[in-house]
Amino acid sequence: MIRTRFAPSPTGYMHVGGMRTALFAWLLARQAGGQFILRIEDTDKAREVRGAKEHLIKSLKALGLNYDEGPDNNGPYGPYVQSQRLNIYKTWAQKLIEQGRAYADPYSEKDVQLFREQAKSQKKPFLYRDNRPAKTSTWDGSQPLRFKSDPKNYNFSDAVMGEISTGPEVIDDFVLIKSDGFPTYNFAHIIDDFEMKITHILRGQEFLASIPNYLNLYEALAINPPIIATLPPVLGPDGKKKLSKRDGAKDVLDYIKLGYLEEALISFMATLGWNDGSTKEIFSRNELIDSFSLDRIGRSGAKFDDKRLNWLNGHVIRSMTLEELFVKSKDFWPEEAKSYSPDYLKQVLGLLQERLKYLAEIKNVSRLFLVDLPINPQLISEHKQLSKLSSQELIAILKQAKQSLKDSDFTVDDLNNHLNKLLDEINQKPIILFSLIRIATTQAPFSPGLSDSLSVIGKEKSLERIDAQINYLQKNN
RNA sequence: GGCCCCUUCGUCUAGUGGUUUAGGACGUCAGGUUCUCAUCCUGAAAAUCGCGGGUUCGAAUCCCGCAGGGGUCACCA
Repeated sequence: MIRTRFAPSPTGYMHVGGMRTALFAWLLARQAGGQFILRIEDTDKAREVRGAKEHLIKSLKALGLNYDEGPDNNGPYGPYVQSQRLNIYKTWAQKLIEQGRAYADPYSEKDVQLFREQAKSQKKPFLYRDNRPAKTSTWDGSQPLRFKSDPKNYNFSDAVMGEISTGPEVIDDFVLIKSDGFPTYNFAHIIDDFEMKITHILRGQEFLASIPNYLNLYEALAINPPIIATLPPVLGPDGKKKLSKRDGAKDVLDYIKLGYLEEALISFMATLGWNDGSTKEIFSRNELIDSFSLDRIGRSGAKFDDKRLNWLNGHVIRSMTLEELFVKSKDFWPEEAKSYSPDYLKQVLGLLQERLKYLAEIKNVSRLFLVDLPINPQLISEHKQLSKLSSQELIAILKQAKQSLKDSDFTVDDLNNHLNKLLDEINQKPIILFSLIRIATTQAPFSPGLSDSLSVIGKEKSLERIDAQINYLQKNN
């Protein structure tokens, strides 16, 4: 039975890098019919951010990464919040103390800082155990409790990174329990993963260097380590640095708010470091569950490319039925949409569908169908063909157009017929006629195709707008 | 600085000794689709596979060295 977990600390929002870790863990569990667990690692009270836990949960849910056990979904191995498990860590710590594998750290933070500076000035890596006290008093909980390590070589296998060998120089006496009574990540996650029967740990590469230390602790605890998979970093779009909140990595919920769809987001994140070996570019949730595997995750970092995300999202938008898209678009319409029927909005959406990158664009591009935009003279004055014509000529064309359109029933086919006939009659290039009508009826620099737009705008409104343009041209002649 | 990891078109990547004149996708550019924007279609440019040695009949693929990048060396995770 496979059990994976996502174990964030509630110190902020969740960006694409963290979400990808969660996604991979979720996929691994789902494809095996196992369980996916959410555990909140809130052992650093100073860095904890209020509301972050709820935000994390919301983000997970927004992408459909449902968990079988978690803080708000208790299971057999709870609680799933580390600050509620302090007694569990104390019990395990006690075992280590009794075995002589943990001891009270007699030094102050200042002392340790001094050791660290000493090591630095000698250009040596800092190793606490170089200063390990000869004898220590019993741990009363007011001092940090340190692990008494047993430095040695390790050859271990990481499910993604492969075989890794390290020497004893990376093993140290790290802190198990801080002087505030909370365990460190290094200790707590090992206990929790064991107690919660986690089979696979997926996490970022910032922990790779610590694995030998964990192995050392697993041995002292007589715990069989789970399978460990270290994921390559997701890099920021510009630099070579890891994607981080500091460098403006976006909150995953921001993408949701902009109308990026969960399928696009998931497909995008999954292919940041993973692929199935084929030329397939877009994966549905179920396809991912079927084809995901740890051994096809790459080892090198992947840069975050929002161009690709935009393309993917547009692709997903276009592949939906109008009905599906309409449901998803619900929260993205401008205020003015309220006075229109769902049927009308659907017609508009049908025209927008093929040009949306994300749903938040609906707000602006739908306006010409919902309100009469003010006349924008620049649309004509800056038009390379129309700017050559006099106002009289423009007015003449518009009047003829109006005359012709009066007889149309405003279905797309009939509009096309009338427009073509008109083109023959007035002896103008298509670009002149069509551009002029399009500008008069939309007042927008760009819009969906002319007949399509006219058909949706409707006969009455279209003729009104043409009149308005004529009036404007006459007045400002 | 020590240790560990990484290195194929601008980007995401395929590739596990010969089917590779290194394939796909995003992006870019050009053309087509009676009007704009987009979609869609067609096409193009784009990686001497980080560099240098080896092994081999043959290497992006194996070995060694080097360089560059990243991570780590917290009473943070």
